[in-house]
Amino acid sequence: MSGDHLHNDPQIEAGFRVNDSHKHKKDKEHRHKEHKKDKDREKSKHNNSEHKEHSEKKHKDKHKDVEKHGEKHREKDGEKHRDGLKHTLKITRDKDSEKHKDGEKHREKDGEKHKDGEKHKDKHRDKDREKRKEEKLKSSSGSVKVKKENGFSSPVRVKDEPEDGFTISPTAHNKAMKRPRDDDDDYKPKKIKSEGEKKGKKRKQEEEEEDIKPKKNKTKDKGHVGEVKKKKGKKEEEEKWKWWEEERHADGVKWKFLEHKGPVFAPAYEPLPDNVKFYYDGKVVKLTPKAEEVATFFAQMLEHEYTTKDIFRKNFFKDWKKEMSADEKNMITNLSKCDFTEMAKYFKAQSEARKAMTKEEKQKIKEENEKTLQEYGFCVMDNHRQRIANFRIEPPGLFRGRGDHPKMGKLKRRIMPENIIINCSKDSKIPTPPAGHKWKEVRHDSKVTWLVSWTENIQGSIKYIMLNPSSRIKGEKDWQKYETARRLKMCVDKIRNTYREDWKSKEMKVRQRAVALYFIDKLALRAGNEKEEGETADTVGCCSLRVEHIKLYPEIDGQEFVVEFDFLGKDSIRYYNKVPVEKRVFKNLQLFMENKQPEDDLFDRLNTSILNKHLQDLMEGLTAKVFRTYNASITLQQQLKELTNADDNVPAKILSYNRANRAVAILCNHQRAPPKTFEKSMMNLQTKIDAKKDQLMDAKRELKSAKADAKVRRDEKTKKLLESKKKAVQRIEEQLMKLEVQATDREENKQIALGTSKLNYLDPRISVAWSKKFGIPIEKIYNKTQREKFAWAIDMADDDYEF
DNA sequence: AAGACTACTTAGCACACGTTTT
DNA sequence: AAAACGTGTGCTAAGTAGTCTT
Repeated sequence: MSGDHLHNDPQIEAGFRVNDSHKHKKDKEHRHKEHKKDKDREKSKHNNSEHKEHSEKKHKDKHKDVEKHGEKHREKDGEKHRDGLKHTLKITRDKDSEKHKDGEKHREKDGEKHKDGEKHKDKHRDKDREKRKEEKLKSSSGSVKVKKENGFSSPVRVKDEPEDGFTISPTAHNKAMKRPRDDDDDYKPKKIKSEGEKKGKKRKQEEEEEDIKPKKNKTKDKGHVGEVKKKKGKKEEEEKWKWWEEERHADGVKWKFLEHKGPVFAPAYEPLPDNVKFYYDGKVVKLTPKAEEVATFFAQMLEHEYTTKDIFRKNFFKDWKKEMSADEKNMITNLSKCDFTEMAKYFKAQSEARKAMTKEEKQKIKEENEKTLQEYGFCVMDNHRQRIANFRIEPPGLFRGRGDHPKMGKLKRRIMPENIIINCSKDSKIPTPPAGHKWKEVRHDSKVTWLVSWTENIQGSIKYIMLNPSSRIKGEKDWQKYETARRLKMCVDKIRNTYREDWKSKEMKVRQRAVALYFIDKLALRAGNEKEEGETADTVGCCSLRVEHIKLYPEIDGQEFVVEFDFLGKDSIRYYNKVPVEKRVFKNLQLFMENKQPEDDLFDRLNTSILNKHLQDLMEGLTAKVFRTYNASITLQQQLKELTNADDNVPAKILSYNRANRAVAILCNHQRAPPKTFEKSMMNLQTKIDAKKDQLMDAKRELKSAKADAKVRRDEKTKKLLESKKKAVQRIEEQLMKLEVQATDREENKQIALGTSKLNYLDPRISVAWSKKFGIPIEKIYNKTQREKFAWAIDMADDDYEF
């Protein structure tokens, strides 16, 4: 009954299961068939009391030392149980094992470096901390700032003492926020407020703020056109509508008024010129327009390795045939006999031509784009003109899934007005469909945020047109997300204690839930919904982990109870990590794996909805993904505290920021393929650095001689010269330093993508507070789009904001 | 409890674009 | 002026999670 044999299974040992799609398929088929059986078997097994007793006994044995062990860990654990942080990185979308190996090597280096980085910060840490403490005392004892929090959530269920003065009593914010904005308000399209007529209110100690807020310029309406050209002269405001200072809509209502112009459709297909031929089996064939269009999709991808893949070709050919006339269908029976090269050449030429266009032509196109943007890129939602995120309908083409996708190559069909559902206010001007067409439906549902939707034909899922991240409706939600994460902060200790207790539960389901939650918390894994088999790439998250995805080592590399994770997560990005876990977790995992096949679910009694239901009971609004947000944000905050050195210059501080950001990206496993030009650009930088070093040497030499000179003849002129030489050396040193910092940053960032965490997981107020505190211009942290998205945070966070 | 359906967030990548270097 | 470079944006796939039905 030991299940030991599983550990020796060569398939697991190999680890790169995913690389071989054929084997993979077999695995799947196998799994498919076996799955039900297994599940049933498991079920009856677990239900039977004998088994329960057995497992319980097993656990009792170890009770005591687990307890001790656990206790020890606990202390360190608090906020910074982030050993997962160091986890290793490897880029790989299944594909080639080459890359796997590569990644392995790099990762060691990376690990080293991070440690270094962590060390050098220590020096100043203590000093800093003290200062901070003082500041905090000052601010918290003085005026109790009543900061407005967005009261999306009702009071915390699990209350733990707020650890710092900064929290707002739930009741307070309730009062402030509860009031539904305007029951009565009938929603006529009132005049559109041009952003910015809001009162300034709040805001106290301004010192560093003043440079960020040249309040005055009343905003022009429309904000745009004239604005864009204005150079970046510091503030590119557009004083914006401060929705965050207004009250929210009542429950569930997303808007009162919504008007827009509908989507922009993909341009109609333009048949190829007659001189561009397609050959089948060596002979010219003139395709019907429908078939030709689909053929061009394939031709355009000819360069891509997709087109060499079996599944891709198979799917494509099948869908292509559906578009062919009867004659074509009869004649064209073998994709390999199709010659698309002339088409491909034609498209290449086209794109060359586009590049070679004159300035004027390019300018004209740009203007046209701007015009469509102005016309279709905005909607009016509740009196404000708001930017739409994706107002263009996705054009037809061949579906490219990520990773080993069973549907790659299928035809993504052209979306017509007849497929489109419009959502807007009853009393708005309803968008007009293109001439000769009509919408599938026009509805007026103010409980949702989308303007347009359609059903896509690959997965049958619904696609939406929604607003830009800078819009109120997205911003509020984003803000709310971080508030939920902050509430988790208050009760996370309690929750951790709870799941530790649950490791001992006699109910299998509870144990599995507790272990899964531990992973989600400690390693920031995704929840792991189940997916339909064969419909998508085979990827997993926490709840959907299979036995084959982990390996247990009672002891390895001098560590006890190590779990090795190796699986493909979202977007088929590989997650590889070796983590020591607590003994009780380890034992539980052994238990969960007993008598299972590699392709069986590790947590067979658990799924995301069970888990989330449980979380809901622990804290209102808590779901698995909140842990990711929480751990990411808290990690940033803590890393910033540790890494930032108040005496550093700006570039060095930014390096610290990026390192903190990087710690989060590593935690969340946000990887990227190293840029194709990485090596080269690295070398370029190095050359620059070398040049700068030479320059510095020269400057130093000159300084020396100037010094000597100054000693001998002590006239004004030489003195001045000396001064200027000194300055020169200093300046060059600074430049050199800047370059070196840049090099470090880039190297460390080779296969880590900071963007995703910055955009989706890090409470922007942490960054804003940091930048204010250390006098770093916010532009160095957030680019323009990011500043737009986080306008609410930039406006409201002071330098003492605590997540 | 499972499954269908819906809404919304999170994700990496290609490539256009503006800027810097030659 | 052209080439090289790096960044930001657009695109859309792929997740999470809720609700409603059976």
